[in-house]
Amino acid sequence: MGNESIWPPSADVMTNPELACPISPLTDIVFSKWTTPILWSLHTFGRQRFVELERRIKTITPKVLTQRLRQLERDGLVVRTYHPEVPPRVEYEISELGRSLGPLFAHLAVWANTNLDNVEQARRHYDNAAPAHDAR
Amino acid sequence: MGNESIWPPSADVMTNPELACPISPLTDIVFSKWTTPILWSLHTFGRQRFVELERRIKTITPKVLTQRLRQLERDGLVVRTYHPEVPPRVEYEISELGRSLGPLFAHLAVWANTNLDNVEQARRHYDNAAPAHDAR
DNA sequence: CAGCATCCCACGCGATACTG
DNA sequence: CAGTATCGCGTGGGATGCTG
Repeated sequence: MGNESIWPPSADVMTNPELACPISPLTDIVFSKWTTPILWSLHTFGRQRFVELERRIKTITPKVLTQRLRQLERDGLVVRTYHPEVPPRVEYEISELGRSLGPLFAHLAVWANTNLDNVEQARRHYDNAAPAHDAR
Repeated sequence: MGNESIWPPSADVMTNPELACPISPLTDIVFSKWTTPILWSLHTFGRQRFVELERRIKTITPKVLTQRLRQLERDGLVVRTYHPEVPPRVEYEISELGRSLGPLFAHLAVWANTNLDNVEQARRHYDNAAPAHDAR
């Protein structure tokens, strides 16, 4: 099991600002708003039609769903299949690249399940004992 | 060993919409804009002053840096220490909770290093062979 | 059904200037 | 140094209405 020295980062990171924070690009790709529910749904429930995703995610509007699906398709995380029928039918499925996010999502889910409460608690503590940002 | 059935999700997820996508809350907490560079910097280089972070991240403005640091402090991911001196000195360090993101960030960095090229390639392929979204 | 077009609005960010 | 205050704007998202 190789792959050492991703953490902590190498000395290059110390000097080359371009190498700083290798994960920030992921923010726009997989952590834009609505993208994780979409990927999660496709990864969990498999190939789905547009309206299925729309109903599953519930509060999303079709416009935004289309936008995010286009982005995910462009980034190679989702595959769109158009069936020229009447009425038209379009199916979305997660790609191989998208599927490679699986372990990562599992990891994220574990962290969320174990630590989200702590975040909530920290927020409550901060909110009722910090009128200003003074450090007592 | 252990920790099974986070992936794939349980049957509850199928029926209870509230359980859908357990990782989407993380988007606002750790994947807001500028948060990953901040956490990365604090995790990598340890305790730092405000101006150190400002210089390290370079393109961030002090206003936004303050906003994100406040949010991270409120969420319990970062600890702020104020030293009443002249000139004033404030130090930020990652908290225990924030440090628990370490393995996650390493995981994310691995994925980024191995798959970011694929995303770039997919984008190029999409851009010059898809004038409209027809599915030939 | 699966969208696109349009209008509108709020928020987040950037730039600038100013304090304790 | 470590912020705060203010202004302005661009982008993303919501709502609505309309097509093939």
